[in-house]
Amino acid sequence: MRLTHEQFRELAAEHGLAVTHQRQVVFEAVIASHGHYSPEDIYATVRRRIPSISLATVYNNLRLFIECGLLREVTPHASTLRVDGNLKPHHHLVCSRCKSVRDIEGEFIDFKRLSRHLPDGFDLTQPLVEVFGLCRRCAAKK
Amino acid sequence: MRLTHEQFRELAAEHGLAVTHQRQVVFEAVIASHGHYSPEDIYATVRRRIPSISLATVYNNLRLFIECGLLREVTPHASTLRVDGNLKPHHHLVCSRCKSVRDIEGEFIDFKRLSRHLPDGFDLTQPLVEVFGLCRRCAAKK
DNA sequence: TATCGGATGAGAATGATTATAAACCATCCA
DNA sequence: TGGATGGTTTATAATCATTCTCATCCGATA
Repeated sequence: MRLTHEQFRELAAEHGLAVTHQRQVVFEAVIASHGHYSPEDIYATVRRRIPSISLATVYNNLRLFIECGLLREVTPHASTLRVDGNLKPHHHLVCSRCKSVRDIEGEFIDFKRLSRHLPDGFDLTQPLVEVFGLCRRCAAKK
Repeated sequence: MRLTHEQFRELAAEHGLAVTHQRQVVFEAVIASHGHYSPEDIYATVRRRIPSISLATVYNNLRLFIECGLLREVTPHASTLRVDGNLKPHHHLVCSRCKSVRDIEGEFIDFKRLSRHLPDGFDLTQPLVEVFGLCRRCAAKK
């Protein structure tokens, strides 16, 4: 699906973003590509339409889009490795904004239902579930 | 809780790891610290007991422990930003080994139960759940 | 004791991302 | 028209986490 200029204009206006050519092309590239792509991937795609675009522009605009909620980040963790010595089965509650992680107990996953939606061969023998939201502090700020 | 040398020795033997002083101290530092710490954090802790230890050693051993299953990685995503243009509510299925991400549909979360375990003030208005396991290809390799 | 292989330490190299600063461009007002 | 303004883009430098390299070390074994 290709967004019309009008549609992007509206979205941008809603979120207080200026409409530039680069911005529009980056956004379209993400929407058009089903999947979960990296800034480099998107840079490569966008360059076919704007050969002079800078990688920094792609980064800038992706960040903006994520902050506005126009896009979702698929890697909503702290940018550095974190390690967990707790080997008992438990799940994580992650704040999408500040990236803090808390342990969470409880049986709230319906594995029977879940397994119906699993692709063939996916191994869930040691399931780890992470639930993302906003922690109290970040929710208050907003 | 502090592991005895004996306990670590056993664990290491089970996983075919040589027992070294550094290895033991790094492992103890992770186990003793409840929380989700970065290699730098652990380096700082371990240095109090082994001032000459190298950051690379901490990284090496954390990697080893994770590969053996002695520790769990709390950031099991690709190391670069990934972006998702699909704004419809959906969840993710992530392979802990190759880091691939697939969308998954279906209502398999019992939000009523989940909310009982949420800390006060945690905002779940746009819940995103990620379920980790091994994709078919990685499960086969193992 | 001599040898061997894996482990360690120091620092260089890499790769992703961010910061900086100059150039650019549309818009607003004189 | 024309100049000031403010946000955007570009190129590049800087930063940060992580990995690599390689010389050295250590411990087990012959």
